[in-house]
Amino acid sequence: MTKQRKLILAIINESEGHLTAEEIFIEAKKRIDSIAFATIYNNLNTLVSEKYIARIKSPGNPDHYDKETYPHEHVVCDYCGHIMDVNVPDIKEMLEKRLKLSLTSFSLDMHYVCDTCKQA
Amino acid sequence: MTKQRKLILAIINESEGHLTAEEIFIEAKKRIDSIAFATIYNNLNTLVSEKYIARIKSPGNPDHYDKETYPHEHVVCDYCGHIMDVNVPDIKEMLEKRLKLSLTSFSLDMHYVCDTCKQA
DNA sequence: ATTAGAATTAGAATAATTCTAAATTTTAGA
DNA sequence: TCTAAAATTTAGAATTATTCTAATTCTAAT
Repeated sequence: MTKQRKLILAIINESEGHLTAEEIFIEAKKRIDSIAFATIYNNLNTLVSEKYIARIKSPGNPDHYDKETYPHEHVVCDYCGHIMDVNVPDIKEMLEKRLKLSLTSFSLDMHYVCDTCKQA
Repeated sequence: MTKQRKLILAIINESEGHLTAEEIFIEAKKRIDSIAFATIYNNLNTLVSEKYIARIKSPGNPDHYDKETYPHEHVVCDYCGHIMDVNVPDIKEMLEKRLKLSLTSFSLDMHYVCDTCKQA
């Protein structure tokens, strides 16, 4: 593993939330000033496909990256964009059962209003 | 309603599948040669927000538009991109119940391999 | 017929991501 | 350790779907 890939993985693992490629780039640049944005994307793609991290897609917004690869879902606040982890166990199986077909993949984009934003 | 908007709505309503903005543009241009791509987008946005049609989002692919606005879901073939309508009744309620929170919106992006592509 | 507001047009702008090609680094084997 | 091949990085251009802008044209109501 190159130092760039190690650094990117470390940034994600040390983060609390769910960073975007840009946030990762800004953080990485503090430690390796020469790092290129393409390196961030290359490595995010590699790390996702090797299942070190997971990609969170929400149309209209940039992808976010999650250190947690265990299957779980996310809800996105409509106002502040905050992403909360949630669990919906066996959702894939439930969908397959209802649809009577097998899915190669699925992704769920759920939106809500977080407690903080509810008060404004 | 302008003739452009009428035409765009007619193209979608007369279509079998789930057209993209580009496909609608190509079709519309046959009947109103001067029509601009931005007019397609403007009207698709208006028609979606007025619930004449529905937008189907699948990350990585352009949006598709559906004449059917009654709540239902879609599965996308990984190989040919074909979009099939499916029903998963009460999915929103089920999710809300399991999550113990109320969703402002959700969208499900499901992938499979269609029968035709399974044979190749 | 006049005028205000809405819609259209054309093309530029945007934004996230991918691609390209050259330079550099890493890895594995001798 | 040295070397060749493979992988990665860099920098910047390219891509793609969509939105924005500003000027023009249409529409509908007085």
